[in-house]
Amino acid sequence: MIPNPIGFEKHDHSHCVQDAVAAADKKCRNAGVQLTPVRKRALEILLEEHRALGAYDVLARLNEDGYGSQPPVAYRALDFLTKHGFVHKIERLNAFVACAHPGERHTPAFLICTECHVVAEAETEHSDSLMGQIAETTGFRITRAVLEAEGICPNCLAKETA
Amino acid sequence: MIPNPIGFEKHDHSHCVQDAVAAADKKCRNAGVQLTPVRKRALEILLEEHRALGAYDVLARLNEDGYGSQPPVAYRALDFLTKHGFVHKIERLNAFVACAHPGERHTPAFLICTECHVVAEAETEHSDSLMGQIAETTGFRITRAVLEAEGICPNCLAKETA
DNA sequence: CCCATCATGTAATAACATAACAATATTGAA
DNA sequence: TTCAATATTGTTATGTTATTACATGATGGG
Ligand SMILES: [Zn+2]
Ligand SMILES: [Zn+2]
Ligand SMILES: [Zn+2]
Ligand SMILES: [Zn+2]
Repeated sequence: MIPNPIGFEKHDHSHCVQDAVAAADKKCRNAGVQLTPVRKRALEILLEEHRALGAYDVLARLNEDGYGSQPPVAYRALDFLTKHGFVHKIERLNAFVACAHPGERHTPAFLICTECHVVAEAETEHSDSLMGQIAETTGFRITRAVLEAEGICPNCLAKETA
Repeated sequence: MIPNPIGFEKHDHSHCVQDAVAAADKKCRNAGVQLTPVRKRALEILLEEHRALGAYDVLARLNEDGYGSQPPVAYRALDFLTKHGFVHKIERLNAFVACAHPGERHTPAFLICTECHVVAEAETEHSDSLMGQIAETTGFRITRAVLEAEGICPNCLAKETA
């Protein structure tokens, strides 16, 4: 069964940021870790986009808001958010994107549009994924899977035709 | 059907480098492009390993052999080899590995051991891959797929147990 | 020969990421 | 409360990966 990725269709953006931050905050308290102001702000910055931002982009925006100006400020916040599953790193882009399916345990797969730079996240079942099957046949124990596809999104394809 | 990745078992290494270079050379002539000395040497360097090398590692070895010392020397050779399918970039590692299945058109999937750093390449059918299915359901046109799994290879798992 | 194309080389810089250390805040015993 | 351990934020400096720009030399067709 193939999950239905989101990200290509328009949607009401105003509340999803607040909701996601609130959910993250709750999850952090349950886990006994702190969603501090910088970390929260970094998450908000990524949630405001449906594309991946580089660490230095995030850093610049954090600095505008009065936080530090040096790379570790951004990298530490992003490390925290990534470690706790609120943010994913897109290896192909050396950039970060807010998780579109927070809460659930998942192995994310990404569709990256090279035209409009939107990044859509699809959920996958780790066990029935291709990598999982390969790992099974070879006895390889997977720690982390990177599944990223580059190409042209439906919106941009439509524009090309027009 | 899941292809059987290689790379975890020992094998005779002496001839596979020459064979692969010869095959690449032939393919280049057919395509009307040149496998020049630097490019050939870069390919050999990668073929001598079953792990990924960073561009600067390749650069250092090229320089030892009398080629230029500046980054573009390595990046250009690697770009050429990647473009023509003789080498793949491992995004997770920002590093390059010789293709283990040259000749055939394929969407490579990689298993990266975080212990011994071996990188195994499995062939996948683009169409029946997870990414392919996701793309189909969403109308996304895939240009390139990045499929990389990090974990522990069977050899290293065996050592842990011992 | 002349010109276009490709290939190689260098210098300079951009982009991405971490190490090391100082200062402050939080937490949780004693 | 007091104190020590831990966590957080900040800075400086450095390391690592990658590209831009430009000069030089080779190749090949007209
Ligand atoms: Zn996610
Ligand atoms: Zn697009
Ligand atoms: Zn390959
Ligand atoms: Zn291993």
